[in-house]
Parts: sequence; structure tokens; C-alpha cells
Amino acid sequence: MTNLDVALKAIAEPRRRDILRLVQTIELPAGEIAAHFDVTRPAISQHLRVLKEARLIAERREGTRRLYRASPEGLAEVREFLEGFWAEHLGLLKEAVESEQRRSAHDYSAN
Amino acid sequence: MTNLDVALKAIAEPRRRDILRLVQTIELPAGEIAAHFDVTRPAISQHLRVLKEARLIAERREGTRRLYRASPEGLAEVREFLEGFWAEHLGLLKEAVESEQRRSAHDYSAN
DNA sequence: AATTTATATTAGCCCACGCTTACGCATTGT
DNA sequence: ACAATGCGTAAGCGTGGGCTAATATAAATT
Repeated sequence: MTNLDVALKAIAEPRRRDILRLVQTIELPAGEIAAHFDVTRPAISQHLRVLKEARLIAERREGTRRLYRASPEGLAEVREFLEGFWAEHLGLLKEAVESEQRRSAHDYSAN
Repeated sequence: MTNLDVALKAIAEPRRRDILRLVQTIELPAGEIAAHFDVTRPAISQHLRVLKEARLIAERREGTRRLYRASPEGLAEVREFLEGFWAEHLGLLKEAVESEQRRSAHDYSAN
């Protein structure tokens, strides 16, 4: 499975998007995340693993707790996919390709 | 199911993304699309329906044939979702971050 | 009207996935 | 050392989804 596939399947699940929104601005322990939902903690744990493997969240251990925060690293290829889609439809493909080649591998991710 | 959900689940399937890339630049009949893959035509037909209901492709009938082309209309909300995600991490929503921090936890490692 | 062409739809199979219950594993505190 | 706390993991259940084979539909052709 490609990285694009992993990330897309991760965010295709509504509950995982809810989790992402929760830890988008603040860091939260797994238990507090689970407290926001009607499902059990193991269910949230499994979602957190999927999100982590998709590099959409980052985990930090503090004592017995595990703190999670969003980390959009895994969305890089999703973004590329979507941009290609729009560029094509706007008829801007030629220019987009050329400018992409000119600036090589430049990316404005916030790390 | 929300529109965002429909679009994300549609593009989460690798074969559907392959189909999208096929009809991204040119309009193709269903049969010719199916000819590019190892699966049967009904399988492609079902994928085309999912893509159509997600408003990611448009269908045009010409005689007995059905011509499909990409139409990124359904990706509007996907784009909004992703942009919100990046904007957050770029520190462009500083106020929202701070007010959220006041509510609950501490230590958001920003750059 | 009957046949051919191009495609969609249905029924059923198998596998992936989200969920729950039960259990396991570190880390902290007594 | 032992118990408690905070989470993850495993097994199993039920549903959803992609696939195939068979059937249906609709337009063009004869």
C-alpha cells in the first residue's frame, strides 16, 4: 500500500476525522480523546494507531499517558493528488508541470 | 453520509483513483476504461457509479455508449478539510489555538 | 421485430474493517 | 514487591465493500 493510500483510507473514516479535529490545536491523552466519543477506549486506540501509521498524528509518552497531536505530514501526497486533479481541470496542467519542475521539491509543510 | 464522506470514500479506493486519472484529460466510454484493468466490466461500472455519485466524474450518453470525464466538483469539501488542516499547522489560526489551550491542556509545540 | 452492441444491475462470495469484551503491558505510587 | 493507573492488543462478531457470473436494459442496426 502506498502512502497516499494509507493517508486517504485513514481520513476516509468519519470518526478518525473527528479525532484529528480534536487534536488539531491541542495535545491530548488517549483517555481524554476517548471521553469525547460514544465508543469504547480500545476502539479509539485502534483509530489512533491507524492515524499514527498514516503519520497524521504524533505520539509522545509522558509517564503512563500517551499524548497525541495532529501532524499533517502524511497528507503531503493527498495534497499533490488533489492539486493535480484541479490543475488538470483548469487547463493549467502545462504551466503547473513546468513550475513544479522549476522549483523541484519545495513544500510548505510546517515542520 | 456527508458529501465530504462520500468523496473521501470514493477516492480512498486505489482503482477509483486510477479511473480518475484515466479520464482526467480525455473523455472515455465505459468499455475503454474497463479495458485498462484486469477486472471485469461490471466491477468498473460499479466504480463509475460511486465516482458519479461523489460528483467526481460526469456522464454523457452518446448512442449506446456512456462517456465519462473527470469533474472535480465533489472534491470541494475535501479541499476545505485539508486546507484547514494545513492552515492550523502553519500557525495561521493562532487565536483559535490559544483559546483552545485556555480551555483544557497545555504545551502545544509550535514553531 | 429481432439482433447486436454497449453498459448497467443483481445475487452471492470473500475479505477488510470498526466495534466490544477480555486480557496484557508499562509506568507510577505505596 | 504489589497494587493501581493509563493504554494497547487479541479474538470474535457483524456489517460493508469489491469482485465475478448471470441477467437486464437501452439504443442502434438489420
